[in-house]
Amino acid sequence: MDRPRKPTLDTVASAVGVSRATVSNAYNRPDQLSAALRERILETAAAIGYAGPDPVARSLATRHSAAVGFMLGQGLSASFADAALSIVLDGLASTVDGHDHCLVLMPGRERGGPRPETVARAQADVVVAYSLPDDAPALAAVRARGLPMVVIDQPVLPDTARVEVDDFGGARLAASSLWGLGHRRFGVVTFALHPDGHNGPVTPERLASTSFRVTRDRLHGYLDVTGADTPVWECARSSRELGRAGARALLSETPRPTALLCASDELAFGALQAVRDLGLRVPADVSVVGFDDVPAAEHSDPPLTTVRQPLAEKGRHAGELALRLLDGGRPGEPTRLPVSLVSRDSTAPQK
Amino acid sequence: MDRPRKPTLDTVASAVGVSRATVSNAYNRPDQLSAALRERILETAAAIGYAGPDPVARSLATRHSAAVGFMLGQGLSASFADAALSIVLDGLASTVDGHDHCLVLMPGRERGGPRPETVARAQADVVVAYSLPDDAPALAAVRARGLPMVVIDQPVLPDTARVEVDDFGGARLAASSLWGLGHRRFGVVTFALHPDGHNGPVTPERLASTSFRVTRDRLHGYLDVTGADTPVWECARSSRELGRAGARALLSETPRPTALLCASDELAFGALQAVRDLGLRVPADVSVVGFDDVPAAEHSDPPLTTVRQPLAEKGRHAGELALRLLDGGRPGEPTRLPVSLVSRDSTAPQK
DNA sequence: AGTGTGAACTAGAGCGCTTCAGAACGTCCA
DNA sequence: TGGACGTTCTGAAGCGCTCTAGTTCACACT
Repeated sequence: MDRPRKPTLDTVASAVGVSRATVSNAYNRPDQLSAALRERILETAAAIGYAGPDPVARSLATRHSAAVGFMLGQGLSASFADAALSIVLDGLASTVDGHDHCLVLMPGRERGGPRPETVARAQADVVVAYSLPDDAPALAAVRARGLPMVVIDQPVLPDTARVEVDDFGGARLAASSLWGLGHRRFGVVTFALHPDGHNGPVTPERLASTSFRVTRDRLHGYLDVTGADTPVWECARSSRELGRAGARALLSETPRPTALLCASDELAFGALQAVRDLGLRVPADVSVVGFDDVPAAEHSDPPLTTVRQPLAEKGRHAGELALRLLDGGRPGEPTRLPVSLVSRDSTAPQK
Repeated sequence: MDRPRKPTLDTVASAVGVSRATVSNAYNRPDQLSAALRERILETAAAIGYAGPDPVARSLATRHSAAVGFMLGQGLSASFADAALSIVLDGLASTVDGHDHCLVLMPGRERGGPRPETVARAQADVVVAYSLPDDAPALAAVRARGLPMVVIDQPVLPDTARVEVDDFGGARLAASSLWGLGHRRFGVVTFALHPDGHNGPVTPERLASTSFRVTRDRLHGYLDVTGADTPVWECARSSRELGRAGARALLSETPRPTALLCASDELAFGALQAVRDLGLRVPADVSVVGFDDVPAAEHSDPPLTTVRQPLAEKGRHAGELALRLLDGGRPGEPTRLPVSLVSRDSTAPQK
């Protein structure tokens, strides 16, 4: 039951016969004491089972917690299913982890982002937000706490670092290429415009009030080329299954689109499947383009034409920004990473 | 530059003209003060920009941090690429988050688990370990800190809660079924036996010293039925690509195996591809079985026969265990979740 | 002998919060 | 009228650590 209380710095200090400060130095500033004493302290600590300074107490004293928070738009499994997110997160983790920082994940609630309470309790001294709705309460919660923040794919907030990608331009690029190939009848498969789980055709009103910046930009990029009356199908999540269903719906319209523009590769993979489902062929009968260029895009059947954005780079950069903010750096200008069109075999001229 | 210091409990207390304790109560024990006063406190707090008690200070005072740590065997992107892990993690997150706890991720270093320093600094009051090498230093680091721990798919450690699955039995189940279908020539594709990045055939010595419990059990389950001389190919990670390469290698041997036993679905998907690569058909020429039953198994081509383990359940249960340990509960007996064979179309009788 | 110097170590004041044992003040009932 | 009780609020002792501004001391230099 009442086993011996956990040892603290004091325990060690008095065991060795030195002051608490010295023990602290043994861990944090080896140059402040003689090597011999340090050795003795560490040994004694090990002997009495002291595992080093308590991280919480240390954080309180130093006023930072060596952790960066990451706010997700959706729940964890949904997030992990998203290859693009995983790559971004990994890029972020690699920079952050190299600096001995932990990653505190704040999973979102049905696409709306984390609950404000979650944010309020999270121990992190900088947080990065990824593709939340523009009006997510979590965003306000972070600001209320006065934590520095870096947003990825999000509208600018005052005093916030930001990394972004030219989603609009990328989408235009893809659509223009198709247009150049002679396509005139398009269909667009997009992921969520609102965090309400809607699946189905998109009305103009819904389009006008889109709460995800990324969705909005990609969509507008496509429609800018194809025309505002292009049919758009919304999927609640960026999943292959939903993309398949959406594409199937679009392809059943008359006249049938000759090209499908998808807001993500994942949706595009579903579209590929849908085309096959209907006994048609890609790209002979229908061209399909994706967005992101996840690794699988290269290996799909057929390999996917898609808009490449530097995902890992995005994460890494966000990590660096976060680290810089931690050092008291200023947010600075938003970084805009380049996009490019990767032409593979899922697109062909429309005869 | 020197903007006003961040407000604290005291700031609010003196602004309202009450004691600090009362303000604290306003946040943590509404029943301890009159509704009117509480209202006034909260209003004032909002007015001066106080976002609620500092989580770190609160943690120090209460001696718990409302976070559960999660130790990964590998880096984040590798982890996220693993569908099974994602599901487990999501199950865990859902129970944990429901109780207002955060998830602190500790990414591993090349399959060996997180660095001990990472563990030492992580602010969590219980940690769950997932499929680390049996001798991971991170495990020792957790014990050194005296943190309660729940391990998933890991050998028992004293004083540790545990959830596991009958990997050996499950593997036997799959192998026996194939045996029953008349197969006599097998090949096994497995993921890492050691955290050293090895890809290639497995020697008996290597097999004998396997440092991942899961790998060991599944392998032994297969070999128990097929015989110890069955060729085994090891992949450094559980990826489709590596599985494909491994399967291709096994299928090039003479006599060619008629059935491929894979340690994971991901590897099995690669094997499916490999069979096609060689111009053979599944299951007519070669039967393939996986392990895990991730959602994609149902939709592969052909749908995969695999050993089903309740992944989400595993995560949820681990979360509950973690929460219970937090409440001072005892670890209790390891929970063993059931496995079953899901027969789909990737297996057929050997004529 | 006197002084300057640097290395080695320490005292003590926080960091921002929780919590427990009261104090103060009604209220209610016998 | 008085005491028993409840409610509402306060004082102060921590939680375990870091860090600044020292103090001590040995040694070298003049």
